[in-house]
Amino acid sequence: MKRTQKTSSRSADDATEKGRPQMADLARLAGVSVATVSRALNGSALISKDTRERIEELARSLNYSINIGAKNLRLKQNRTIAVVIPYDRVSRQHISDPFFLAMVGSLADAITERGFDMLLSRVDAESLDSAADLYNSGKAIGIILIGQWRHHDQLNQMAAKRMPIVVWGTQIPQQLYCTVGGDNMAGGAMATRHLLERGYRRIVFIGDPQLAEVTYRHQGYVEALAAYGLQPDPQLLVCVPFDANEARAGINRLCEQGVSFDAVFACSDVMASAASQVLHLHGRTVPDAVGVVGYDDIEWASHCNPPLTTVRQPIGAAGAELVDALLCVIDGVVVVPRVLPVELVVRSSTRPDPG
Amino acid sequence: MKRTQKTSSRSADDATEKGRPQMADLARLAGVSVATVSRALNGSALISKDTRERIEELARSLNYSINIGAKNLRLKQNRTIAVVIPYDRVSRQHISDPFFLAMVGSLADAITERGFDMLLSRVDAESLDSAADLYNSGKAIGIILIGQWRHHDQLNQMAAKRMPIVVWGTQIPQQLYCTVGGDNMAGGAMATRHLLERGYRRIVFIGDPQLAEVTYRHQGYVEALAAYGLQPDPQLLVCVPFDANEARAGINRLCEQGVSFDAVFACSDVMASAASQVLHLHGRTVPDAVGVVGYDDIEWASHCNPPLTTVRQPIGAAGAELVDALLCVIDGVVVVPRVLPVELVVRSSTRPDPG
DNA sequence: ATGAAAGCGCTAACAT
DNA sequence: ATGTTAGCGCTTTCAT
Repeated sequence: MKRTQKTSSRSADDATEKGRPQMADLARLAGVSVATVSRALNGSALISKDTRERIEELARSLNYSINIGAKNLRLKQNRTIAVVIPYDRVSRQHISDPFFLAMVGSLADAITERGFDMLLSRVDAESLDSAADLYNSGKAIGIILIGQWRHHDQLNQMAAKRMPIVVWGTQIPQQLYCTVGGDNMAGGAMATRHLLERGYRRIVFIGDPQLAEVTYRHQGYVEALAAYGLQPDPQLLVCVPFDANEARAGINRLCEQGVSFDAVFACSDVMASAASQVLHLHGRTVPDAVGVVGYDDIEWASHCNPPLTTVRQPIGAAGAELVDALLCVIDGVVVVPRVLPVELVVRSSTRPDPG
Repeated sequence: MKRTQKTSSRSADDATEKGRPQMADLARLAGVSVATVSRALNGSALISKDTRERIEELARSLNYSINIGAKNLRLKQNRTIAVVIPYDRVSRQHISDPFFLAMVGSLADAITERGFDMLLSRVDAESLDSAADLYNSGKAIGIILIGQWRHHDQLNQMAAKRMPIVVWGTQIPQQLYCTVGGDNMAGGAMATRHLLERGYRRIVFIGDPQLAEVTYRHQGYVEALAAYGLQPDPQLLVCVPFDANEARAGINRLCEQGVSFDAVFACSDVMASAASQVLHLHGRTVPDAVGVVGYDDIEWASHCNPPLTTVRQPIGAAGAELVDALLCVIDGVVVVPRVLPVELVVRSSTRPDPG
């Protein structure tokens, strides 16, 4: 059967032809077998130094690089990690939030550093199965999912099918998958406590407590208030997804309704910054009339005007942690969810310590 | 030779075992040959509707998904596009600039939309060959490079080797590779003209004209000045790479040296925002004392305080254009460099029209 | 309409 | 130290 005309017609000078050279070419040119070439290129001890060097030299001169696909197939291995960013149709959360983008950057670094390739894909969160496909089809050996949103159950199902998956998010009781995330409760508490310490009392909370991570931030908020003998006022809850416009609208509504407040704690810097802007338009100065605290500490938080007091999430470390966790999961090691420390960064969107 | 114990031991209920099912499993379970399964799953007209449906059903119930690697090897095809972000050791430009990150997001969308996978990697710009490897090893069918930096020659060499590559950047005489980029000359000119129209006269330029894109923006700047009968003052050139801190330091120096200026045109919003901040510290108000114009129109430009007047680059469209261009190059179609229109977005960092 | 068998580019067990 | 050969999971020609 000679369907393989192309191959069978490969002549001696073939390597210089259009197609990239392959082992067979090197073998022919070096006058050895393909096996020898394979071994030489893989640094097998079986090959004489002489032969190896000759082959290596040849490979270099032909600009040969091994066909990873074939190698992977043969070895049933794979060095690709899929990073998935679900976008939520409902909340219309898009990939554009700088926090997520920064996370992608951090992951790119961490994955590259460990000698893996990173496959980035966006998937409709309503059909996370298509993320599963990345694994099932052998495109990747594991999946890192950024944000757990409302998809706890789907994630549990995937994990139940022994899919190697790690999620940036928060630990939820009875979860089967591994999460890595910031300490949301502590973050919510330290932001709120800071505002209280600076003399603010009526603190607006911006965020959707239905989202797992926000749940805990809100809990921290409530606890910090309680420590000051305060009750959370439902009027002060602006329940919106991570979105600048929604946050803007929310604060705007509050102002127009004449709800009294003297501080804002937003669950992302993007929303905090948006809030800050709206307040400005209403003639309420930050930090004097209203104190503002954000979340994430994305780069621009320090470039804002005024620079944002915020809860820093360790984005740089997060990438590394996620990848390490995933590699453990792949190795079958049980990994307990990891909670990364967060840190309050005090800038100028809250007024100086009165004490 | 029974090295393949695992395989040969695959029993009838094998598909439920740990390993993911493959065509052989479906074939056995359906009582047909692998060839039939393959054809059925690929919708071949040769297969009777009956058989096809039976096999499709089986595949679904077993949660089968085809091994892409094997398919690609056999078909010598591939649906992966590599996106490369070089980082420049010299300028220390990192992946963190929101503009690049936004571009990654845009590319992810465009690539996904066309049914391809996106491989994201960071490479040391000094050794762009490692980017070439992505293609040579068959990991990807083509490369999209974000930013041409100082690597014109290397890129030309890669293109000369018939590597499918498209670069986000600017057209340079005698380039062998295809570029897609904003209209930098027009952008530089419209930013400068705007400042002049608003009554500013001594305009600082922040950016490194050695970088191809900046070269043209600076040229536009010079031309716009000339149209007003002005000469560019070398004192007003802050020659720094795309970096907030460098920009900050640059403006700071100018202030301390007492160089007189009443406006700033920065080659990125990040730098513009940084400049704005430093000016604030020096007690110079934006836009009254100093007008500021940025570049890119990243999301936060509108959330800044004051919101930034800037030159919008069509980030959303850019992703699609880059991918389309690459697919053309891959098809062997000659693609002329594409220049995307840019647009001035007037906000509050420049004072109102006096006219 | 279906099956047998070859082969995509590579590795490794088994020769020698 | 090197060659021979089978096979990774799939598609397709050729035969039936």
